[in-house]
Amino acid sequence: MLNKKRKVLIAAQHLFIEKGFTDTSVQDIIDEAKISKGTFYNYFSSKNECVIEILENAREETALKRRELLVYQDISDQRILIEQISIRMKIYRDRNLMPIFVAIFQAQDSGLSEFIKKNHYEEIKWLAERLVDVFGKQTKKVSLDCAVLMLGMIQQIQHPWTLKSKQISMEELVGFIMRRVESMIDSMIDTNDSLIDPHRFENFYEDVEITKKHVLDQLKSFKQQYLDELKENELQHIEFILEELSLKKPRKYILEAVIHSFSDTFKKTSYHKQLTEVTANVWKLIDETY
Amino acid sequence: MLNKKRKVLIAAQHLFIEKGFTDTSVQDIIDEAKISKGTFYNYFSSKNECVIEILENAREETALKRRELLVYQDISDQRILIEQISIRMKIYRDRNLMPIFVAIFQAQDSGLSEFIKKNHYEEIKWLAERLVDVFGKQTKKVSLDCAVLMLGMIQQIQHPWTLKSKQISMEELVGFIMRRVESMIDSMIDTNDSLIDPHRFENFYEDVEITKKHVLDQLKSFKQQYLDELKENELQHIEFILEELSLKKPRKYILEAVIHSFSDTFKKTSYHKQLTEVTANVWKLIDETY
DNA sequence: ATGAAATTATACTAATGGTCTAAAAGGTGA
DNA sequence: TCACCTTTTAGACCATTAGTATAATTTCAT
Repeated sequence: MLNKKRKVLIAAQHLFIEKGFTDTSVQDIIDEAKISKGTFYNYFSSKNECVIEILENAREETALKRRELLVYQDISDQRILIEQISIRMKIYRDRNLMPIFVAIFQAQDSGLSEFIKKNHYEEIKWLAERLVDVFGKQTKKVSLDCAVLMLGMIQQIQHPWTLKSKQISMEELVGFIMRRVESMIDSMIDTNDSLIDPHRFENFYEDVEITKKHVLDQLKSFKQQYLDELKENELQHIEFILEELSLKKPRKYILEAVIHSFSDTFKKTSYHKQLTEVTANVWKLIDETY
Repeated sequence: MLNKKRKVLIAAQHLFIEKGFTDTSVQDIIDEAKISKGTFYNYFSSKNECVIEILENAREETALKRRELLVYQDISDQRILIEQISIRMKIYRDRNLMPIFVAIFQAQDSGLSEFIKKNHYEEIKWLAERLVDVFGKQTKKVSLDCAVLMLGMIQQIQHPWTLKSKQISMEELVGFIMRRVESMIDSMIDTNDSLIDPHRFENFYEDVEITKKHVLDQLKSFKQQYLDELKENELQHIEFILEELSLKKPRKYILEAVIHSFSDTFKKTSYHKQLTEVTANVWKLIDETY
């Protein structure tokens, strides 16, 4: 019943809007959706998983609307960019998602913070590209800086206490910031005054630090999730990797060998996709650390 | 033993730096400081109170160093402003306080969020004034906007994922932002393009919304704190106000009458100062809501 | 109708922030 | 030294929370 899952998501969304993420307990969601705890944890492995889906919905909706806005339009039209930016701000504002976004910067929950980092990174890249669309190719070498600064300004000036009084539309607000960007963009290009190295940024997401704890957690939860379906030898593989990784100095080459055969073993299973993600991270961890 | 309190604060600070605020439990602090739970709650009425003191220390230290930097110096020297701004960023970075600051924007804990809002507000006001020092009087009408935007840019560009690679000093970073502000300030003045109404902002802090819950908490904790010293009739006053406020529709005029006599009663007590704060808030709440 | 999957109710665990208490330790003035 | 007062301690205790576990029941496709 995807219906039921939707029901849960709607209930959760509703509560998050009303009381905020941290002040909404799983129990609250369960009560609101009139389902049982078991059902909730059948759909989501944690409260964070649940909020991730809500964030993901918001992201998709934003992307869709943004795309629609550009159909048959001039990509260099500044007003459209302003609208595109505003859309995201409005969606996040209306759904009370900002606090989650901000608050999680610090949280070290692997899944959620990973998701949010990626999201933010994509937003910066998107905005940088659009700025080039609007302000011309010569903008390229400073577009990432501008994107980052712009998002910072928007976020800050949106705080209720700075505005509060004036009733001002999101478009006006973004427009205001856009004029600021416009007036600083030339001097940046002229003086070649840029902080962010585009090349470095390009590969940024791949370079997110992968911690041992993160990988261990991922692997453990994978094991947990498919405990029943796993065959004996597959389980042994996982167990071994867990043990070896937990050592102070995992033996790199042994690990590599085991993971190699391990990945092969799973090629045709239903959980193959999820597994490749995990193993990819194990690989990266090994490469980076040892 | 103020010594012991210091010990606790140092332990807490240490743990916050290492694991962050949310991931440090009161128990952790207690263990680290080698004191008992009772002692901790003797000094701080809550975990938040504890972190507030740490934040306050950081604030004071920042203010002090900033003042020192300006002694016998030209207030219009841009480099000094850059250093002054950097000081705060460095202190907050080193003590891992940023996450607290950011995360609490959403928290509705009265004390902590109140403190942080006030702090942030003071920072904006300070920076706006200093920008006028540096860029001249004609900057005044856009200085608040610039201050807000500047803080937003700094905060955003500090994120580890945007920089990460380059080793860059805080001063360079702030200098970079300062050049951006410099290049947008003129057009703002010329076009009179400003969002923040200075007058409104001036009174901002007084206008922070006062919730019923907040006032109730404040009153309860006051009662708790002075339970032994309070006389019977004083206690009755407090009890009554608590009860009445808890009703769906408190009777405004009765409350006013009681609070009036209540305030008089305490005129000469040792806790008079704290009480006036509480009653002032009760007044405001009544005025605003009923 | 049957058997598998989804769902329920509910009990449970572990961690957390915070309260409370009775006893011990420490310091101070007489 | 004694009496008295404050601080400190250890630990029991409470409520809330995320998340697990399980046995019973409902749903639903074949």
